[in-house]
Amino acid sequence: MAGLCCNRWGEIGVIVPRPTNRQALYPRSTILRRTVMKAYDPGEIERKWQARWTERGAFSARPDPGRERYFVTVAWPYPSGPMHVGHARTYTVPDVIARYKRMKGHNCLFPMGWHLTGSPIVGATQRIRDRDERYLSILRDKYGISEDLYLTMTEPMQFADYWINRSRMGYKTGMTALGYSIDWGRECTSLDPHFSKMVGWQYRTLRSKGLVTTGSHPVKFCPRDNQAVTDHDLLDGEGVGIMEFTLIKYRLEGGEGALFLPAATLRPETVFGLTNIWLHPDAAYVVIETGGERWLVSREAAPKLAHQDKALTVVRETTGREFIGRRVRVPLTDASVPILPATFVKPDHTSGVVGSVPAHAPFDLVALRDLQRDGAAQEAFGLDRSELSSLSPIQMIAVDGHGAVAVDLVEEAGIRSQAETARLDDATNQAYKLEFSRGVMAPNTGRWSGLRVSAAKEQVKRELLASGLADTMYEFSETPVTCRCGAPCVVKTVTDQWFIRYSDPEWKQEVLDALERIQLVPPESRTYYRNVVDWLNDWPCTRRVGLGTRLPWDETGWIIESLSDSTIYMAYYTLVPLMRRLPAERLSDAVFDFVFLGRGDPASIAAQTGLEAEALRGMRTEFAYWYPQNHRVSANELIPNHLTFMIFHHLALFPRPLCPEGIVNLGLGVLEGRRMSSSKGVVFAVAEAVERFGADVTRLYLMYMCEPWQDFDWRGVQADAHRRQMERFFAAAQEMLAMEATSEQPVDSWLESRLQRHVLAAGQALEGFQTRRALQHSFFLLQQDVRWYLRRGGRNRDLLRRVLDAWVRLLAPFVPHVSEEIWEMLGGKGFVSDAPFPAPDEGRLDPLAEFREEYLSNLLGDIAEIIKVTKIGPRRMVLYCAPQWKWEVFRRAMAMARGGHLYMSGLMKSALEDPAIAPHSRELARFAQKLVADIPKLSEDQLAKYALPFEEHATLAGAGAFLSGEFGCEVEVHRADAPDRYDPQEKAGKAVPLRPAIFLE
RNA sequence: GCGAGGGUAGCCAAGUCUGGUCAAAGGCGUAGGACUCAAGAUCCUAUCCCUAGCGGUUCGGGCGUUCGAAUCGCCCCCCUCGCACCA
Repeated sequence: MAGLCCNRWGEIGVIVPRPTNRQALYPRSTILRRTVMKAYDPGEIERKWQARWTERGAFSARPDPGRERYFVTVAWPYPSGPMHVGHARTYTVPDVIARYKRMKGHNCLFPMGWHLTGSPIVGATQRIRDRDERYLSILRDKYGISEDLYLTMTEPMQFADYWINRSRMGYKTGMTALGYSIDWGRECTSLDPHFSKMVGWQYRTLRSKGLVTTGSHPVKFCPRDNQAVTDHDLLDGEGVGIMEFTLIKYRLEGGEGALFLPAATLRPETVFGLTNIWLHPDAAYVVIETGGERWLVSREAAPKLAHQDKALTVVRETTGREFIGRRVRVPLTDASVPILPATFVKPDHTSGVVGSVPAHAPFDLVALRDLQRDGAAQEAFGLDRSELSSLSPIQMIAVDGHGAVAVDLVEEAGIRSQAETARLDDATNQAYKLEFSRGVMAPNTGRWSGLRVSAAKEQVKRELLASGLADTMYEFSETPVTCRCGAPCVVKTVTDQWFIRYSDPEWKQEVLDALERIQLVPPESRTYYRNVVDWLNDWPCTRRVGLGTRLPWDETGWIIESLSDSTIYMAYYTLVPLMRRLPAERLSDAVFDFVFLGRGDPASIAAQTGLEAEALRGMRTEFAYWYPQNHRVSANELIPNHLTFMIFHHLALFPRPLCPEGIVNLGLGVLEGRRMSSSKGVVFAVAEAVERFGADVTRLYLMYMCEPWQDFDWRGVQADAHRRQMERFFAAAQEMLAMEATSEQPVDSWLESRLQRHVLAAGQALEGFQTRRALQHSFFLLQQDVRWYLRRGGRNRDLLRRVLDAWVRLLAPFVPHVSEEIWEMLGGKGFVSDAPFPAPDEGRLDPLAEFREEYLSNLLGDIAEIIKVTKIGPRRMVLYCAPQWKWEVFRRAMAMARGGHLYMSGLMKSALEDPAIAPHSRELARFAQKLVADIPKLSEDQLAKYALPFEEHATLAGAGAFLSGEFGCEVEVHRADAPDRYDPQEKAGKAVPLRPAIFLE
């Protein structure tokens, strides 16, 4: 249908104005009148409104049973550095939503608190005390803190307070500057004694439900400091993982009673393909006694095992050479295999004993071939040549399209010697991946035959461990791992570690069920959550270092780790105002049982604790009113821990309906293409952003650049551009207010209609947290429509005021300060922050008016195109609208299309029946052909539009003055079949319905 | 490897679920013009190729389904993030 009316606006509905303009948008002569315009001064406006909000307590929230509540919380910040624009994005999202909900009439609570527990703050103060120059230089040079000042911040609380309140780059400073509608009356921290009381209740309750247990756990550990270390404490080896190896115990045949060779492997399922054991002939080994057994391990392995909770004594020292040529028994298969020498064996890695599976491990294959070729070595170690040559790979895993995988890979890579370690490492990786993902256990693996390798691995391991044929050993995934003190770290097994039992199947199931009821933004995150719940294991929830709540029943100094103490703090916000007035030490578990669960009798609890029953009832009321949270706002990266933990804990501690109703998962932030990082100084502080752009522009830009869940990239040029956008808007608003003329125009109903569409779209978008889409309509598209309205000659002062009135209310959640300012100019009552969010009035939708403007816009486009191509500066423009008979054919074709039977023959027949059409039979065929080709391609919406009672000639005639003004030439409108038309180039014949012919001269 | 999310014109990004209104919104950048003594700002226009408004070639790559695909299916390539005791 492109030939009839090429539509340029999609659902969003945008008019793309094309022509060269001869008049300014807001012509000074008619609109501006030298009105005294206020320049946009964000600093002044923002201070003014922030002060007024504070003065009136605009955002403090009290329970009000008469109003529907809305409770939104956001991950509390960890104040150990400046608040940057990445944080600003995180906190602006809930603020926008809170402001929107408030305007929708909700009693809205948006609280804030500070996470002080954990190690970074202690770490930072420690570094200040240690005069760590690298860190001090960041404080001094990046964050502009004087030496005098930072040297006073050696206590965690001083340090935190600085980054919350005192620094101009601090969090509360920044949040205030950005105009967040936070109820500061509920400010709290994770170190408040009252908070600790709640956490104590939380952990005792979890424990009583059997969800907290003790067990052993591997951690990075510095033997010199005798302390567990975090990545923060490391000089080398940041991010290095701890891998769990299975030690398969091979029993030495003959002599020495029972001596086991524990070979470490990540692939216990390959035990069926074992052909021999490797020892390094020249490395030092020791015989140790542990758990009533004797083991042969490398000398380096003994202390490692000792750290991993193995009581052991060294019986004697030896070398690998001593055991070469002897034989061991293989568990599960009971085969007898020889011990052979190999130089690739690393004595400082795991146990220093290696099981050889040449069919599936490239190192083993190559080492075996090396040895088989090496007569001298055979001689030297006194190996039986014929037996050695009889050793060949035993394939016990089948992979489609492969033989023994290691054999294939070594062949492909052309590896010749075990000294080619880089290529062997690579081949090993490939073998592991290939077999793990696609391998199946071969028939020679007994009852594991046919199992996928990924499943068999776990099963074989479990079987070996259960029958005492194997043990476990941990090793770093990479070395070295070095403590700040310079000592090499080890893996230590902590044996009295406390865990939260996230592996509990029933608990998991409850979480999975709850997940289906939670509104997730974006919805795609649901599968991610499901997977996390699936593989989540028991979580070590206690630590020895850092700040935090003491594990309530423990005397040994465990504190609750910081991801585990912050799972239900949203409930704490509801209690703060009342609880803060009570002495913390009186907050017994009975208090929380009553407040959270409604258990017990307030009078008797009051009697036991010495608290007022009224205070207890008050807290219960607050909690019951606000909970559950409507939305939790946090970052994508917290899905694998914090957010999922939160669901687990809510389900375990509270009745099911108190689980969060929705979770919003934010994307991460990038600064000019680089990942933001406070420690590397890749940050743009909120303080600077507000200073340079103002709070509103910062918010506008943050909310417009992408939807909340997408990763965003802060770019200075873009922020600059948004500053100009704000200035333009502020000026435009004043111009709209200063408008003098008041007259009704045909375009009025168009602008009304467009406004309704934007109001509708913006509201829908905000319900789904689509801040970008909402702004697209509330700011940019509406602005475009107002421009078009003025360009079309619209001058209705009352209408423009009404539009502006709705406009600032649409924008108030995003740019609250400037919206208040304009609201005040409009004479609005109270704060715009409390004004109702615009509701769409569908009665004001006017599809015909919209279609008319769309038609004109397209016409403008066509004319502009012709001018561009021909470079004609037109003095005269003649438009010919399609003749009646074509319209009649068009209508018939449309009717047939709606009936689903538009065919050439039918259309021709029908058309020729009409005596008004019949005379044009020659042109008819070609026109009908085009209709038959184009109309079926139209969508429902498009068909509906074309069916509107549109008067083409009247529209064109009415737009004559407009077109004349646009192109600075005289404009004539004719019907294409008017006998007296001016048509020197015979253009009129080209006119078709909705697409007039054009002649320029 | 496992898991999740992506690849759209110079950049950001909408559109993909619900195939046709998509040469593909909007913003930015760039260019031209209007306004101005001038600069900035503002406003208008242009920004894949071609062209009296026609048409042509596009939406990571390939194949396919369909009258019709940025949108559906299959295969492949590439990017980002998470994988645990760390906030």
